[in-house]
Amino acid sequence: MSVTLRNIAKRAHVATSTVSRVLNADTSVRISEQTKRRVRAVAEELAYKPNLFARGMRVGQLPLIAILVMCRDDTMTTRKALRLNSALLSLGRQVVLIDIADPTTYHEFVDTLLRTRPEAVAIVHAIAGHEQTFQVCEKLMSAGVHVAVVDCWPPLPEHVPADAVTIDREYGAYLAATHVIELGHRHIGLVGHEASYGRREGYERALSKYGIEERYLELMRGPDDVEMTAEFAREAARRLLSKHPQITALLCNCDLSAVAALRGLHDIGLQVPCDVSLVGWDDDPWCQYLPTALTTLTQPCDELAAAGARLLGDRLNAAGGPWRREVLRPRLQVRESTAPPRCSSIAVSVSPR
Amino acid sequence: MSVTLRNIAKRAHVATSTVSRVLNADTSVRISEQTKRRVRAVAEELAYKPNLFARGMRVGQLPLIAILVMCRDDTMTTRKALRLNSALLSLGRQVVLIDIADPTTYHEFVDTLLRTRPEAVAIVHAIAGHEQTFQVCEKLMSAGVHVAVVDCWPPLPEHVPADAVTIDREYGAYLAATHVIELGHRHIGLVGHEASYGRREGYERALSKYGIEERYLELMRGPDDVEMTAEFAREAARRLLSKHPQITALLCNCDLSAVAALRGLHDIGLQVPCDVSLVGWDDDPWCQYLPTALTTLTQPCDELAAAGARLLGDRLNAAGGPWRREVLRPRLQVRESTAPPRCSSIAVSVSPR
DNA sequence: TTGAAAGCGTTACCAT
DNA sequence: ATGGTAACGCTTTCAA
Repeated sequence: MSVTLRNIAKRAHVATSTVSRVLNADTSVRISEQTKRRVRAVAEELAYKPNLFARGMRVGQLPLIAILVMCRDDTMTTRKALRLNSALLSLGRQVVLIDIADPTTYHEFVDTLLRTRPEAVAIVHAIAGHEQTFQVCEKLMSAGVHVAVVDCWPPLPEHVPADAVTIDREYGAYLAATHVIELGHRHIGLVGHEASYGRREGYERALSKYGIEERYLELMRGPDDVEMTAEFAREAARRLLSKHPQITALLCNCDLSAVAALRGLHDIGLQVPCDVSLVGWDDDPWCQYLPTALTTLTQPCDELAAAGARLLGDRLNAAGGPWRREVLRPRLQVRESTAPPRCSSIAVSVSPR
Repeated sequence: MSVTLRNIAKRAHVATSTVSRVLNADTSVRISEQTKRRVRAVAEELAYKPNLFARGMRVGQLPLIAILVMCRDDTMTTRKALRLNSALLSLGRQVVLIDIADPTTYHEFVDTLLRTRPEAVAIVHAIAGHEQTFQVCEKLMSAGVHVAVVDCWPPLPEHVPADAVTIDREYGAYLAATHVIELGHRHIGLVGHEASYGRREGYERALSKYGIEERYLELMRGPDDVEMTAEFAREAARRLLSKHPQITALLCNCDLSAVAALRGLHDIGLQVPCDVSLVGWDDDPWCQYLPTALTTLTQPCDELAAAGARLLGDRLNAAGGPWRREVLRPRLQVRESTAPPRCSSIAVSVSPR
């Protein structure tokens, strides 16, 4: 079997308790340098690895950080979770990803997770079902587990017992809208999912600021499924521009929706960006390779992950204080899908078509 | 604290050993129905959940299945892992994903994982560094952990102590090549990564079968990074068609590479599919929305996941026998990016440009 | 500064 | 058919 404390104790001619103290760098007692050295040498020699179960039984937790996430087929959510995974590794615990494959049994996933008593849990993209998110935070906290919510919209309320960092959807939409407004557009559509709340507000804010009255909204109801929203976007673009031919710019909730919208525009004979400018969201690797490279909003995934790791790291180092809230901003990435309205084809010669 | 066996024993007026026997449905001893009922009632009432550490210490394992995967930014690998995750849930264990964020410390990840003594491990996309994969399988097996390798190319050798299911790259490439050959193409290029071995063989097989002698290869060396390969594909397409203008079809190693190649073709004034037909690989959700929807190979991710779960499930049910090997085939998904060579623009009127 | 021993919640063995 | 108890490997209290 594997090496135990007793094995070490025997070979080093000390008691198991001494070995435990040395290897755990117990500061409450002073141990002679000589003993320390001997114990450490033997432990090294035998390649001792503490039995996690035995230790867990005593200490009541595992040196484990779990990332709770509902990936579905959403590549951005998945990417955020994976980046967080990498960032958390620096905290010196085992990191595991738990994908809530079935949202209806969210609580069961949490209960199962809780039985392994992780030190900390990070919840990624807690956007769907807020009430549930709060309950989960409560449950984890009261089980003595540190919790960080990484990306959540609307932002986590102050009273929820968890640290949080999120990306500002409202600002992103404001940025996108401002971009096309400054290009000269006045009739601007918003396509996406109803649950992307902040986007609508950001869009409103920008338009209001420039004294634009017209609003063109196509917001899908129902489950926030990436591929369904994309299909919706295709129809929506078609519908929107058939009904309101004066529209010259479209803001979409994600890049996939944006290409789908572009496809919808092609269906009715409209070109991007000549006839309609298009803005995506996410900066998916695909964007730059599209025949008309997509102007989009880059989500700062790495910074998000770093912030999440920092928040949890601080708690693990026994930092106290009130729950922290951080907000990150998306960045505008201008490419070829946006141009002044009704631009000549010369103006878009950057696009090699 | 939480409910223990002793709590139940006390309330049910039996010994803890009896409770343990009842709750574990121990068949080696007969227990009176009456006692069983009483014990179960109390356990139910107190919402008893076994302490995983205590049980783990005795039994030596956790009711846990781990998925070992190196996601990087590869959406298909990630998708396979996630689908497998869902499929494994039916086995009634906790399922966790472990992302090997740093390949150079692969073995450390495995060692850490091993300390939690999972019942089974599934390794997804074991394509990079075969020697390492074998070692990991060996290590896990000798620790008494069941192993299934889900998607591995070249296929896992017979002697490696693990069950395996994979997707046939050779056949996929054969399928893609045959498709364009039957459309009338005779000068066909292959673009991708050197490590996608089987693709080259499948391409060769199809061309040979039709008596085509010319080979046009652009295979990238170095790390098999999706985004780097895409960048390479753009250059490669440009290079290939500048040097060999007779080429009329290009097979790419993934969809992202295919759009990148398409971009490269546009750069030098070539149209898809009029001038060049293009085939991708993966059937990414993006494909159908591209201005020219991409013909591609669909990877049967769900079947892959189901097979993986079946393989592991059988082992967990103590099935013996030799290591199993299963192979699944990609399916051709024809869209708009392939057409007869040098087709008139009328023939591609399906593409609204 | 170090050692002995109790106890965490289970399971498994030996009694009865 | 059921009960008592040792043992898993560790941490921690108490004693020396």
